[in-house]
Amino acid sequence: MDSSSEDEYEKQERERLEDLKERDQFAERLRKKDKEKTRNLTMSRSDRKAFEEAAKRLKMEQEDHKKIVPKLRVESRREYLKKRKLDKLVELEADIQDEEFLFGDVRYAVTTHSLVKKDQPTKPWVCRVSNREKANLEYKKKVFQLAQEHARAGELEKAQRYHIPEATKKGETESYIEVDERERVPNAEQRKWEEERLDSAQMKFGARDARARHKEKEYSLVMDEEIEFIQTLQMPGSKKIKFWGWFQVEAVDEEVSEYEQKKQSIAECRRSLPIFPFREALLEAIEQHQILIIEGETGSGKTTQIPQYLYEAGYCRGGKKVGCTQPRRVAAMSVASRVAQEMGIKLGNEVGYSIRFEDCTSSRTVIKYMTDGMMLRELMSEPDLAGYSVLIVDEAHERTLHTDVLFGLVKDIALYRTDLKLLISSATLDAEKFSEFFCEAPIFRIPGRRFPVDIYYTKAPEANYLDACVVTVLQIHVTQPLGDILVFLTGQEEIETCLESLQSEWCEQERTRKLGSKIRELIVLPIYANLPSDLQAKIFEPTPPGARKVVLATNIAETSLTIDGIVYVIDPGYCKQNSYNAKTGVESLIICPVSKASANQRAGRAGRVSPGKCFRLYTAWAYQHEMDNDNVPEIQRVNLGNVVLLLKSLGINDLVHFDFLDPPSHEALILALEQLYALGALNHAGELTKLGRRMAEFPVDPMLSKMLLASETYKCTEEAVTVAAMLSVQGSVFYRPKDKGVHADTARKNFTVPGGDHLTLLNVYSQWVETNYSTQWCFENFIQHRSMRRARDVREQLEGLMERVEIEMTSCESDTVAVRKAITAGYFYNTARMGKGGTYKTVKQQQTVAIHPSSSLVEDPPRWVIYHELVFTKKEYMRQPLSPVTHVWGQVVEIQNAWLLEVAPHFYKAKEIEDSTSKKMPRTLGKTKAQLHERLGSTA
DNA sequence: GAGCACTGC
Repeated sequence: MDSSSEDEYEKQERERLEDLKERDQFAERLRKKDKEKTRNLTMSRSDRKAFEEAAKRLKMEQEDHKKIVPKLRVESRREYLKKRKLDKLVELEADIQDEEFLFGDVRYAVTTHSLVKKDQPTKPWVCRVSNREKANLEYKKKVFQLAQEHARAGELEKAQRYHIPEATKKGETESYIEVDERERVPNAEQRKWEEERLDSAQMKFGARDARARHKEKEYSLVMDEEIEFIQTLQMPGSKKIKFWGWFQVEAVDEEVSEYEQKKQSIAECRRSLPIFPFREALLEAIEQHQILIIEGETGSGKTTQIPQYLYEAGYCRGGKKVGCTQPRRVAAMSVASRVAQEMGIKLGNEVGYSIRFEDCTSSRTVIKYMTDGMMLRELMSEPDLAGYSVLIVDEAHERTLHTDVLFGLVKDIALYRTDLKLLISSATLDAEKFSEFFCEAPIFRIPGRRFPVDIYYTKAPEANYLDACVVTVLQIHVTQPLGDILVFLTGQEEIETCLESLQSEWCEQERTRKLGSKIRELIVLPIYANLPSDLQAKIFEPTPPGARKVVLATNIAETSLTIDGIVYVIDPGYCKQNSYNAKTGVESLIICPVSKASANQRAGRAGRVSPGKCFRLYTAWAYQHEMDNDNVPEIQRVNLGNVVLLLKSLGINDLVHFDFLDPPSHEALILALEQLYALGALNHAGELTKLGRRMAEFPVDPMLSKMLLASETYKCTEEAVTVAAMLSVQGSVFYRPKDKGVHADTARKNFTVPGGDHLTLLNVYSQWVETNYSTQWCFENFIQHRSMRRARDVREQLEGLMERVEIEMTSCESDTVAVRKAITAGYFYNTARMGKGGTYKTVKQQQTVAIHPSSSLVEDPPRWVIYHELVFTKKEYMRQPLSPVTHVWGQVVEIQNAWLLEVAPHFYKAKEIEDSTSKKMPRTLGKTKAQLHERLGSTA
C-alpha cells in the first residue's frame, strides 16, 4: 500500500463522516417537519389538502348534521328509487324482448361485451314453449305495460301541478351541491358500490330457478369433441346444505338470509359468524400469548371481528391502536367501512383506513386498517410501533413482498416491545410454517363457511388448453344446470383468442344444430387488469334470467375480485409469473404451471354461493406429482433495490442475516446493494448516505428516485416528476385491443417525439394536461384514462415529497437534453451500446439485447441508449434462459456517451465508453454525433 | 417488427 491509496482511504473516510453528519441533520429536520403536522409522516401536498377538506367536512357535518342529513337521505333514496325503477323497467323490457326473440322467434344470440350476433345464418327449428313459460311471459308483458302507463300518468300529473322551480330556493340548491361534495368523501363510492352489489344480489332470484328446472329436460347433448373428466375428490365445504342441486340450495339459502337479514340487527349478524363462538377463547389466547397464529378460512369473519373484539376487550385504552394490514387497497377500504358500519360510527373516526393517496383516519382512530406497504412506510417514522397495542397481519399466506418484509421487522419489534400483541392471520396450512418462524407461537383455528366443490380432472393431458377450455365451456353449457362459469387464463392475448373461438365455435355448433333443441344465451365477458374500467364493470352485471355468463379471467379473479354467481370453474393450470434473474438483471414473464395452493384457491371460487364444480384441465397425477405446493414468495422473484433501501433506512445494516421467512437469494441481495452503492445511496461501509436517505423517502425504485433527485442539477424537476409518474404506470398507458390493433398503433405513433420513449410519455402527459385531463381525449387516443389518473396521483405525491426533501420545482421547458441527462443520472447502470452489425450490448454485463419493436427508437436506432428495464418476452426463448437475445422492453431513451462520464464518473471509465468503432459503423445503423446533434438541437 | 400476470408504496 502506497501513501496515495492511504490518502484516498482517509479522504473517503472523512467524506463518510461528513456525510453522516449531514444525513443526521437532514433526518432531524424531517422529524421536525413531521412533528409540525402530527397527522401523518408522508403526507404529501394532496394528502394534506384531502385532510384539510376532511376536517372541514367533519366540522361542517357536526354543525348542520341534523339539518342536512335527513334531507340528504330522502334525496339520495329518491334518486336511487328513480334509477332503480328505470333499471328494472329496462331490464324487464329487455327480458321480454329476449324471450320473444329467443323462443318466440327462432333465433339465438351470443353476446359479448361489444357484440351481438344476430345476423348469423339461422334455420328455423321447432321449439316448444311450456304453458308455464307462456304465462310467465304474459305476466311480464302486463307488468311492463302497467309500469309504462304509470309513468305516463306521472308525467301528466307533473305538467298539471305547480312545482317550485329548483333555482328559486337558493339555500336549498346550494346544499344539494354540497351533497355532491359529500359524495366525494373517501368511502362514498365504496359504500354506493356495496349497496348496489347488495341490491343486485338480492334481486336476482325469482322465476328463473323454476324456469330453469323446467327447461333442463329439453336439452340434448350432441357434441363432436368431448373431454372426459373424472372426479377424484371433493373439496369439502363447511356450510350445511339442505337440498342437493345448486339452485334449490341457493334459493333456500338466499330466502332465509334475506328474510333474516331484515329481522336481524347487526349484532345478531355478528353473532352468526363462525368466529363468534370462539370469541372468549380467542381473547384469552391473545391475553396469554404475545404472538398468535390465526388460521381461519375465508368467510369466518376474522378480518372484521377480531379488531372489534380487541377493542371491546380494552386493547385500545389510552388511545392505543389496533392495526390490521391487508395486501390490497380495496380490501382495507371495504373492511374498514364494514366495521365502522357494524360499530355504528362514521368511517374515519374510531375506525379508519390508510392507503396510498388516501388517509381516512384521525387522531381518534383506534382501529386502523391499512395496506401492508403503508405499514412499512409508517414503520419508517415509528420504528417501534409505539402507537399500537396490537398488530394483525392479515392474509399472511399470500406472501406479498411487503408482508414478508413485515414479518422480519415485526418479529424483531416484538422482542423488545413485550406489551405488543402480534396476530398473524393466514388461510391455509401454512400456519405451521408461520408458527415455527414466530418462535413456536400457538395456532388458533377458526372454521370458515364455504360450500363443497367437486373437483374433476381430465383423464389424459390436454395438448391445447385453450381449445380444451372452449370445449369444456360448451360442454358445461349443454349438460349442467344454470350457473356462471369462470375460466382462468394467463393473459390478455389468450383471453381475446378464447373469446373469439368461443364465439365462432358456438356459431358452428349452432349452424349444424348440434346443441339440441333450445338454446340458452351464453354471455362471454373478459376481465383482466388492463381492461378499461367500463368493460371491467360488465362482469358484475347480474346474469339475465335463463342465460349463462362465462367470465374469461386472468389471475385477477383468483384473489383480487370476486364475481357473484360463479358455480363452475375451469382451471387450465397455468399462469404468467414474473421472475427476476439477479445474475443478469433480466426480468421474465413466463407462463408456468400453477401451484397446488393456487389451484385450490381457484377451485374455491366455485363454492362461494352454492356447491360448485371445478374442472381441471390436467390429470390428477399431474396435480399430485408435478405441481409445487406453494407459490414462490414474491421476495424471491423481484429486484430488491427498494426493499434494501427501506431496510437500510430502518437502520438494518446486516441484510444478509436479516430474519426472512424465506430469504431471497444471496445474488439478489448483493446486486441490490451494488446498485445502491453505484447510485451513491450507500457509502463504502454500506451505510446510508444523505442521498440514500432522501431516496428512501420516495416510494419508487432506487434508480427512479435517483433520477428525481438528480433532476435538481439539471433544473428539470417538473419534467422528471412527470416522467417518473408515467413510468410508474408504464405498460398500461396505451390500450391495444386485438381487434383495433392498427388504430391503436397509429394513435400511439402520433405521440412519438424524437429522443426516446421517456420523452414520448412526457408528451402524452403534457397533452393530457392541455385537454384539462379529458376522459374523452384518452378514449379517442387509445390511452387508458385510469392509468393517467393514477399517474396524476403519483405525480402529486412525488411533488409533495420533492418539497419534503427540500428540492425546488423547476421546469426546463423544452430542453430535452436536461431531461435525458437526469434520466441518465438515475439509470446509467442500464446503458447499452450498439456494436458491429447493429446489435446492442449492455455496457457493464456485455449482454446482447434488442430494442423492443414497440419502442419509438426501433426504426432509427442510436449508438447509445438507456433502457428502463430488461424483460424477456420472446416465447421461443422461454425455455432457454441463456438464449442470446433479450428484448429491451418498454422505455428506451437516446443518450450520448459523454454524459455517462459527466453523470457517473465513479462508475464509468473513459476507456470503457469510447466510441472506437464509430467509423466502421454503417450509416444506417448508428448515427454520427453530428447527425445526432443536428436532430436533437443539443448543445452538448 | 412483436406484444405486461397481479399487487403495493
